[in-house]
Amino acid sequence: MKKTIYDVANALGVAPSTVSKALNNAPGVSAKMRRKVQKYASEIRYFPNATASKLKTKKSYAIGIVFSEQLNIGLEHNFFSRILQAFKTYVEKEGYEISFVISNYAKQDITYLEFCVQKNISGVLILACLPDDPHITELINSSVHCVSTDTYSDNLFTVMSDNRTGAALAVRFFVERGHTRVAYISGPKEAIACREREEGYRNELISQGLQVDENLIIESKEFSFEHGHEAAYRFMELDSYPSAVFVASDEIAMGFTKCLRSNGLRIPQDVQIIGFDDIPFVQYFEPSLSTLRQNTTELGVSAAKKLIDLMDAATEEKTGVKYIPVELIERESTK
Amino acid sequence: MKKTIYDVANALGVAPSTVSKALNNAPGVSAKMRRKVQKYASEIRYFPNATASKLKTKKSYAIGIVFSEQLNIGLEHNFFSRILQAFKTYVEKEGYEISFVISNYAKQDITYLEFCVQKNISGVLILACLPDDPHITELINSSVHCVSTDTYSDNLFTVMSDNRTGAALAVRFFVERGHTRVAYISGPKEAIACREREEGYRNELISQGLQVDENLIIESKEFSFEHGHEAAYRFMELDSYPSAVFVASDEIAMGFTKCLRSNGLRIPQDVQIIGFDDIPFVQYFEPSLSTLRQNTTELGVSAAKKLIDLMDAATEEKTGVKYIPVELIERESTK
DNA sequence: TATGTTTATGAAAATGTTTTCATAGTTGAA
DNA sequence: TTCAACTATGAAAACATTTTCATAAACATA
Repeated sequence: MKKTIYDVANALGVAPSTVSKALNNAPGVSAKMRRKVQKYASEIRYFPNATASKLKTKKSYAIGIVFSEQLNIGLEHNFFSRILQAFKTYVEKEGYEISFVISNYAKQDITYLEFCVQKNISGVLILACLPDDPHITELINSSVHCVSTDTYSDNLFTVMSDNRTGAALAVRFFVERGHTRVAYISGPKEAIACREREEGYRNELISQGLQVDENLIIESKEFSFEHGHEAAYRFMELDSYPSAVFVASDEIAMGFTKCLRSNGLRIPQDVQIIGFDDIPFVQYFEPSLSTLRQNTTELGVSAAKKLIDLMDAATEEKTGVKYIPVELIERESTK
Repeated sequence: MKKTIYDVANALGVAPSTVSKALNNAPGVSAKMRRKVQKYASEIRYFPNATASKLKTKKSYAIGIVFSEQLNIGLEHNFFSRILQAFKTYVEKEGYEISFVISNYAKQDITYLEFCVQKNISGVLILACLPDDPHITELINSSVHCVSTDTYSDNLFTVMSDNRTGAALAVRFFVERGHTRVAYISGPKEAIACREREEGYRNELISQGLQVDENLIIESKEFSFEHGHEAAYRFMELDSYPSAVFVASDEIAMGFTKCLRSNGLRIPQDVQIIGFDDIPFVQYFEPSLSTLRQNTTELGVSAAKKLIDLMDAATEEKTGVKYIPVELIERESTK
């Protein structure tokens, strides 16, 4: 049942060390022997025990995923689960396996870093975290290779949507169609992504020769439908409604839109709206929502590639940012 | 930096075996010594190397997740990712860690079972699989403990929503409000869940003294918005529309509803609709959708509990089914 | 052919635990 | 006090690999 390296060594009349070298493509075995060993091993479907190998080499094909527990954004959040899916698919194809990094192991509290060293995890993806979590900082500054999506930190490579350009795209779209007052509904300003989107919004307004009116910038405290609803009320308190609104997230945008509509405003005739993310549902929303599509596949794959390069020592650049373009998708809310 | 059992043994002037016993609450150490060791170990934050321990004991706190690659339902499917989230949270609290079981490791094709033995994974959750996948069967019949959600198989414990009762709830709701013709839009009939829902639908109609009209059962070939759309066309070809429709999934229901509306039918005035799942978005859909809520938390947690019991040898029952109740949520589509 | 050099192989050590077993120490009964 | 019966401790083996190093074999050079 359970096959060890001895089974193949004995069967072939060679030493286990020879088998090991042959299988790992290590030098020190003749080509003939290597072929012979590999052939036999695959015949009997021998796979080296990963645990033993990990113990000896300290190198593992294990990649960890860390979700900060502070923000309780988990797997059920579509944006992150799509990134994760893309990441997972890519690294698994490359022969890595992934597991979740946790801060409670065998019923003891444990640091992310401690978990990684204990488990011989040599690379992690930091998926949805606040950069100032001290446990994250500890991890980043350790010998464990890290990449992140959607947060910056010194000492860390990040891949992230090009939020500034995306926001600019939305503003330009509106301005070119004659709108002169464009509101921005921000998400929580702690989120870097929201700040970048705001920056892009402001800069593009100026580039287009318009003024930034601070009254037209409304913060929604959370990325949720309900908070979008609430933002809509503040929007409607403005003296006269702007005819165009750029919203920092689709969920907020949907709540915002629904509220406007139930107060008698027509979308897009009275107010045009562009969201951000392109979560699958916005196309079934009424009206279907124009939005800036984040390329979650590319986000996940880029993070995966970078992390593998780092782990393979194929690159020395431990820091930096890769921006992934976003794309404006036009739907009914801006028709 | 890296602390081993020797560090604590030497510091305390005892043998590593003593430390091991003390830390694992194994017999053969005095209470005094146990306290002393535990105190010191936690002071210097020593955590036993999981790899070494796993190698020796063969027992691991590792739980695997298997998604069949055939159905390419992955993490991005909200229903499964919510189950997984609940499962993950529970098992991690119990001190287990999870990783994904894959059929390609270190660039070699490998069976799910081979992966598990190689990695010392002693329990798996089978999340979204066809029961007749031979690799799954091999796994189920091995010594690896398995539980599944949403599929049956001999030799396997399954936790699953009470689809029959759920369907009956929907039918009864309609009949009690005077509807005499209730259509059923099924999902793909390969899915057991759909067949169970159909069964519940048929039985309840009969219990209510109504006839089952085969023309009112329409199959949507996939769990998608688009296929729901398509099912709506077939629905509209019926001589006269039933005034009530039970749909096997929210995604299908939304596609179905949108299509009906764009053909001039009013929901709920002309046709009332109940979906299945209660994915978060249906409340923002227009009209918001009545549906049968699947308790994904309970689904995940029940699977987790059962699996842990199996792994701890706390139970011998390897097979069986646990049904989780579903709940009818009324919204605008049936008002 | 003799000598030096490279190459292939295997024996043994090492990885960090847990477990078994022998031994020393302690306790309790006679 | 003596002997039996536990109990606490530690030494060593075991888990399945990889790696180092010594040695034997093959090869090349003079």
